[in-house]
Amino acid sequence: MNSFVSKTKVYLEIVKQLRDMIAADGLKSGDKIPSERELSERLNAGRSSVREALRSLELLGLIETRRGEGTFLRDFRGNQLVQLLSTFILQDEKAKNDVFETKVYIEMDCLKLAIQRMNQEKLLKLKQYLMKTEEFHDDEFFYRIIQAANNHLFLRIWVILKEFYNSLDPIPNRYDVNIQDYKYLLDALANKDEAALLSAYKKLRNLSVL
Amino acid sequence: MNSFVSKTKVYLEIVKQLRDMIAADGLKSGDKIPSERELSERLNAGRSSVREALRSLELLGLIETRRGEGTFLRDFRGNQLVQLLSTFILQDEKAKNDVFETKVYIEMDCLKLAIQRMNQEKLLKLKQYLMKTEEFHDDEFFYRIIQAANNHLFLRIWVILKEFYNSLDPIPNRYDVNIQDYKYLLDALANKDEAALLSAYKKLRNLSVL
DNA sequence: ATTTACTAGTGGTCAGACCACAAGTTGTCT
DNA sequence: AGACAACTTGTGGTCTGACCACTAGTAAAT
Repeated sequence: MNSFVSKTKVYLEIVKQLRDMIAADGLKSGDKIPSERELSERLNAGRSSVREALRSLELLGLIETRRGEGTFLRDFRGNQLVQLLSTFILQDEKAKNDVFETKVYIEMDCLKLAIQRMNQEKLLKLKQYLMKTEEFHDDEFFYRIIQAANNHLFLRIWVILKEFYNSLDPIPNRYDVNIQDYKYLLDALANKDEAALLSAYKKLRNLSVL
Repeated sequence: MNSFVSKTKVYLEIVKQLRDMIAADGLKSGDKIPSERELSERLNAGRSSVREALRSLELLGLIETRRGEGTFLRDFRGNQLVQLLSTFILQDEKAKNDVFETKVYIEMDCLKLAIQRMNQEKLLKLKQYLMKTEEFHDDEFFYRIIQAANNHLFLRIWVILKEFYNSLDPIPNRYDVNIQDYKYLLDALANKDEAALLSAYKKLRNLSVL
């Protein structure tokens, strides 16, 4: 409905209404939301406006549509979104270096957090993983550490950075894997020695000064 | 065009095309992109599909439309996006805490970077800004510092975090502004004293141990 | 030279028409 | 009764054409 005061665009209004509707009805991921035609009627809007709203939310990864079935709330993880944004945002060379730098700093942050939050069990598992040298991978190793840091936001950001970093060509500051370096890192983590931890990390990444 | 193999939805195809077009033509924020009708013709798609794509990008904050004028690339800030997302996600306390923690760690990272990269001139300007106590704001202060850190990615992430943080209710770990604390911070920055810098920062944020 | 009126172009919205697809319903044959 | 096929209904996906509201530039009138 656009006849009265509503200065905002219809599709934005619909986004709002949908949000309220979801909150009011306590809808959860997987739940179905009304069809486009029904929303169109209930909200006094054209179906095209409803679609503009739904497509926007879909691009954001908040809903999922299945032709012939309907539209459903989605388990939001943010992956898709950031991936999309990154393709728009990260273009120039400078940005590539920023990706590496940011990844490094966040890894160090998470190492510090892991000192406080990683328990013996996880540490042990990580050590065992390190021993299977055949299937070892730096990404997996740090994924576990950052999980242990117990900060979901950091984890999300890191995953994006990691994927982006790996997709770069050429990959800046490429480092070779040296298992011994990772062992030092784990030792420092076990001893809760922050200085040794960061030192081990920098060696592992071939970094002199930061 | 939908007649042949294209399995993906038209509006997603258009989003891609737009991205390529922007990259190919080297368009920057503020630049105008073709009208809906022209895109519709050039891409062999209906105008409604073009609109679905444009509205999606608009909700993401990547473009801006002005009725009667046209559609323009926008300097991405993520503002409205964050507001929208925060209502969809970020419900539990844990997530809110993560936002605060992540913001703090990134600010510390940028402080370290600023030690190396901030020149005297910027430092002076920041000092002058600090003196105008009436219009001082913590967000603005750190925005400048993180700019000085010269890592665009950190800046983008931080801006989003800042907005997330400010949109939270209640705001966790709220801190009161004490100008003197900021002065200490700037002194440490001028002296390139990392230990003193981080110490000053923690005091400023009312943090004991991290 | 200034102001006014007009015109073309743009986004905003709606309504209706198809199509493609999924799931249930009905009907028929065995 | 059971199995299979055909039909019906409801959904999203897309296109087209029609208005409206607004902007900016142009032409006309003063």
